[in-house]
Amino acid sequence: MEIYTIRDVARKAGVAVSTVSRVLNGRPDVSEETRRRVMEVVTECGYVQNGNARFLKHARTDFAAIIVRGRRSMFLSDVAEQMLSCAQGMKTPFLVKYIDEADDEFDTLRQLYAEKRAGGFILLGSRLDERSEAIRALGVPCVFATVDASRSGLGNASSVCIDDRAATRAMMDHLLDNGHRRVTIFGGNRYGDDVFARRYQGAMDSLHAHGMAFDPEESYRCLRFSLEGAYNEAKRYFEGHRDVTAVLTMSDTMAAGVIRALIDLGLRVPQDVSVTGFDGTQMSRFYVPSITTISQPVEAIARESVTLLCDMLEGAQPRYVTLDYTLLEGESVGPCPTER
Amino acid sequence: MEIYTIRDVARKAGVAVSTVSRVLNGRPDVSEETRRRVMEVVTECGYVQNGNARFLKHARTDFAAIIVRGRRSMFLSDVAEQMLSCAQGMKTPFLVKYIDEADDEFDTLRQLYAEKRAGGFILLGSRLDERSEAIRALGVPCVFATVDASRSGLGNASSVCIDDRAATRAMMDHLLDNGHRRVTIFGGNRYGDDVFARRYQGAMDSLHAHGMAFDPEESYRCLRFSLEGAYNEAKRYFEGHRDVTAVLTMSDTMAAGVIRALIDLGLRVPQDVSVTGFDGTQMSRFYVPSITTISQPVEAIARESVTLLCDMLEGAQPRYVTLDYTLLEGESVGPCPTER
DNA sequence: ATATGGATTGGAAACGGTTCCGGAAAGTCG
DNA sequence: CGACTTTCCGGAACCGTTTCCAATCCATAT
Repeated sequence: MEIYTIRDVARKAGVAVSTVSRVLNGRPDVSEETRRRVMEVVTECGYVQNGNARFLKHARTDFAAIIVRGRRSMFLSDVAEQMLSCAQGMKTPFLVKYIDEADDEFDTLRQLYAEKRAGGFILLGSRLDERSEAIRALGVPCVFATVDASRSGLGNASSVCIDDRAATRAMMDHLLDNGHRRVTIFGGNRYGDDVFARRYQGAMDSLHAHGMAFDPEESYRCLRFSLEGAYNEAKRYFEGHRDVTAVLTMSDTMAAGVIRALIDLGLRVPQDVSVTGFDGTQMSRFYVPSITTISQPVEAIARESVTLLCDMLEGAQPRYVTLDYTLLEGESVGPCPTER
Repeated sequence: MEIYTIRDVARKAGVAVSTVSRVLNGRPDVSEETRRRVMEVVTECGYVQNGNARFLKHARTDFAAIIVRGRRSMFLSDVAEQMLSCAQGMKTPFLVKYIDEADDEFDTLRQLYAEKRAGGFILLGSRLDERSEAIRALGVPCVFATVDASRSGLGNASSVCIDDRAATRAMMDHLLDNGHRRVTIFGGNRYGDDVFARRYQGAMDSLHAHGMAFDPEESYRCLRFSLEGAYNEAKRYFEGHRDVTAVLTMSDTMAAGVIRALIDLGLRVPQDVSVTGFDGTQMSRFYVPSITTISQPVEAIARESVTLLCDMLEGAQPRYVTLDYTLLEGESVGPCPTER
């Protein structure tokens, strides 16, 4: 198959290269007659613009990158996928870059900025700490997804998330309403991870409202948002904490790991121990038992993030969007067992 | 942050642009002295090559795309992720493009070929039918992953896969060895999908070897490799087929859907019905019950695909790699119940 | 000493677009 | 009817690299 250049098209249409370019970019200063003739040739020979050449010219390209921190998170990759879907429709192309939790997302960002001349970024599952100053320095539009950047003070960063604190509070309320009094929290250990911090705060809000104390040192496990991690940690933890009747985790994946560990220890869910998840992934509905969780609006998060970034690429001011969550009841939570 | 060009570097180092380029590309014809001086400036001012300009120059770039057909497949996205990891080390950059099963991967390929000048492709979860002729026409190196292209007759296509037929035969043998005689098969409905065809053949091999007949019209369900799809179909199917004691599915995801459906119907797995998966995803280990499955070597598939493509980009002939699988026993398969 | 040749290096032409600038044609207006 | 706008289009410079070709330098062979 032949690959045509803009010059080929120009020649075939009997016009100048610049005219073809104008037609292709929808500039107004082209006569209808010419536009038609050019488009005819374009479709006829299946001409496609060379992205490299196009973006070479633009100093800062209208091309965006999604950086997903946490390869293994089902929720995050779901969101990333959705973003890609949304991006299909937009005129600015998107690419996704998955990095490990151990990697630095701002180095990645800088790299993509310089090497590919990405003009905007969506940071998915990113932490927000002193290192994020880097994006202020670059001055490139960014959207933090699933993280609240409203108090970051960054002039060029939007964010899209749910109210993690309220959601976790609701979840803890749900457990306490079921009579549970010995609850443990399985969270993440990402330093500076304010998603974790806010969810933790939410749990505390609930406990305090119920007049309960909570010793953080004793009771929340630090581990990654991962399946094996949660499994191993839960197995170890429950060896010595048989009095705990409920586990609040910060992802459905962790919940699944915890449930599997409990079952392997001969405990029943929810008869002996209740477990809650977070995110509302598809798996939470189909797991056995299905997992009580906070459903995050994946599609909305993706859509908002993409449109927000596109708006910013066209000069809009940053905005901070908070979306609604839903507490989705499953089979993994039951009333507190009176005795075991 | 400033962005430097190769000219800036050349000026600072007091050499010509072409010399800097040579250093950057590791050409041999540069004196050690010059190389050192240039590299000094490069690291000092954090220069990064502009990918667009770089690839603009190469008529056919040494840049590759992974096209994943089937957004929702956990297995496929795992493989894609692994490919990306492997690709990190290689000098040719990779990008991933997820498309729907409904979309045409060859249109996507053509698009990437023309617009981004991708010089090679990995097709993941792609079908292999008359449409794949398109890649012969383009003459661009391709690797089919999880599909056997050895009999495709395409001169520029490699493939990496396991022996699906043998694996499925082993799985069916496993069920029959457990005494099951009424088995149904839940497969995909992708027309021209020879992964399905080969697995189906494998199941038939086993049945025939055991002297059993199988009516395809009656007994295999056509549906997508999806969770909800399998769930809905299984629920419908088992309403009227209570005599079936085992289900052989073609993905772990489907197996999970089927199991959940059976439980919702009041049937126990594996006491009443045994279910098998395929792929050996992480979830199959942590599901309750854990799923007996065929473990595909994700990492090896990814690594082989990437290296194969890179080799082909450097002129190597296509190769057809078959990798080993493992039958992973879980809790989802038990002996055939004598009566219900 | 002179031709030969390898090792380095610099200069300049691409690569395929976009965009600025200026000119021609056509329309407007006093 | 001439001056002035407006509309539309062509020419050419430029984006940041790579690469070909030529030039320089110095060592070696003759």
